[in-house]
Amino acid sequence: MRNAPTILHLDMDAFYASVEQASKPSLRGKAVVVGGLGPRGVVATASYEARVFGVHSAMPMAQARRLAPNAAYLVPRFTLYRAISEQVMALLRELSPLVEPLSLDEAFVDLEAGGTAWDEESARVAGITLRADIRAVTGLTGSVGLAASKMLAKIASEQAKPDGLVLIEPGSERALLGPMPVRTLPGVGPATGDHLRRAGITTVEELAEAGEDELVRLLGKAHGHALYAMALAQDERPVVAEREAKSVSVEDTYDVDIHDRLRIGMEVQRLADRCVGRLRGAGLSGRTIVLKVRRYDFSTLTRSETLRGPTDDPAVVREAAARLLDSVDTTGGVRLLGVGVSGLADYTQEDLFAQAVPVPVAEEPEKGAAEAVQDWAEPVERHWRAGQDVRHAEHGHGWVQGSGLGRVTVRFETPQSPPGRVRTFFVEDPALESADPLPLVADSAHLLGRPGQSGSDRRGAPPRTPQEGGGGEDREQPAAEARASDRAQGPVEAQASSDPASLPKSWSGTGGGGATSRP
DNA sequence: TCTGGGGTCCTCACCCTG
DNA sequence: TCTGCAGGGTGAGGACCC
Repeated sequence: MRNAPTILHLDMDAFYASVEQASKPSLRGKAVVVGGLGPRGVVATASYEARVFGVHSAMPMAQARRLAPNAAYLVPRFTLYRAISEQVMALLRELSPLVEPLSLDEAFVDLEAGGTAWDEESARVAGITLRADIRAVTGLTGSVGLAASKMLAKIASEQAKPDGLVLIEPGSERALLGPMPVRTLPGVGPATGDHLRRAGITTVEELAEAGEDELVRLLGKAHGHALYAMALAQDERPVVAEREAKSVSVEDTYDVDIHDRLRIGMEVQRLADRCVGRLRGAGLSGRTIVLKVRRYDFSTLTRSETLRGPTDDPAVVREAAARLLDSVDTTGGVRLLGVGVSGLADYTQEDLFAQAVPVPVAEEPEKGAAEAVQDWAEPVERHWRAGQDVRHAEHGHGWVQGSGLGRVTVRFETPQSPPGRVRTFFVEDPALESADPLPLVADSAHLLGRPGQSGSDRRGAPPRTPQEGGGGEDREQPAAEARASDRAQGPVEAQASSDPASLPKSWSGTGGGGATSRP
């Protein structure tokens, strides 16, 4: 492990929900839940206001609705999140060429490799500047962890949440980790945590005391060795900028279990096509075809078949998937089907599959089909989704609060406007059309792509105190405070003033009073 | 009205081959 | 020809992550 805390981990705060709050002024300071809105949806992200009610990621949406009935429930808009993520990643790449994105809202940066930081002080300055830049460019907040290894930097950013910075000083690692629960360590999930608890190990210190041999006995070779090293705060994993995909897969969970074998077969063919579309989109082929079936009782089966050579031929993948399906008992119904391809290569062996009947594959859209359905592309049947951006010929830009019973309710506001008014239209209203999302920060584009000039420098904003993070007292709240008076004209009143009978059935709204979404 | 989607990595069992 | 063994490939499932 290096001596200086020059590994930076950035974690954007409640990313999807924060983006929605930034683009919809009436949702700021309110409970916002982003995720699948179907009967089997789960929470992708909950705003901090929603977390107060116990709502968290991966929770079934139905449970979230019980806990926070007055929160705003929105479908994810991945294209927008990706665009904002790109802005953030561009800022990270100004710090170092070694940036390892973990997801849209998380990344490691090796500051030393970029020459940005070489000791504790320079690392802290880089972290503070980065947070200011992110706020200037995106209007969002991110938490930064700085440490001498990836594991510790990630733990630090977790401690810094929300909207803070924590630096773990070299030499203090073991004392800091010791009392923490084993679940703090990456790779220790519910099952391993339970396993260790039954063995009387609940803290990192106890993990280290147990010894390497005991951990290998309990958890197996790879996991045991890795966990023991982490318990000693040893983590030599480098920041890796480029990672090659190992597999490509698509899967769908159905609102209602499918029983009809014919329909199941057709769905598998459809998924195979989508998977091949993704594969081809990435310029890849693969050798192993995997079928995934989750049955009515949530038991999950996988069946796989390895071909003689890699393929991106839809007919070959379809046929393999169909063969695999033949070996699965679907009695009782299935709730999820998936098709994947692994053993990836960037070439094919066409001649090996000459036996397959050529079948045209539908060109895969730029994004996944499920995503496309959820995103803001022009609806085919004037179907308006909660959260979708729209434009009205007379009232301008707004977003869909909900729709149903032939009506759609729209709130007219923009990221830079005060909370707007709500109006209800017929879904077929020709004056209403879908729209692209607006930038969260006016003129943010010009702030990007100017290496050597940080956002805070440009704005002359004072760097934040090096002690930020953990305390919370220096967290910036002025925007929220300034908006307190706005809430009086927010969705609560707007909705209350509407005719309740005309409100769409599906809109759960942000109503119920500010107190319900902000304790 | 329980439990998404897209991944990675690991372990174990089994079979085949030398 | 038979047996035992090691190692690689394959298939299935579990755990974990965001």
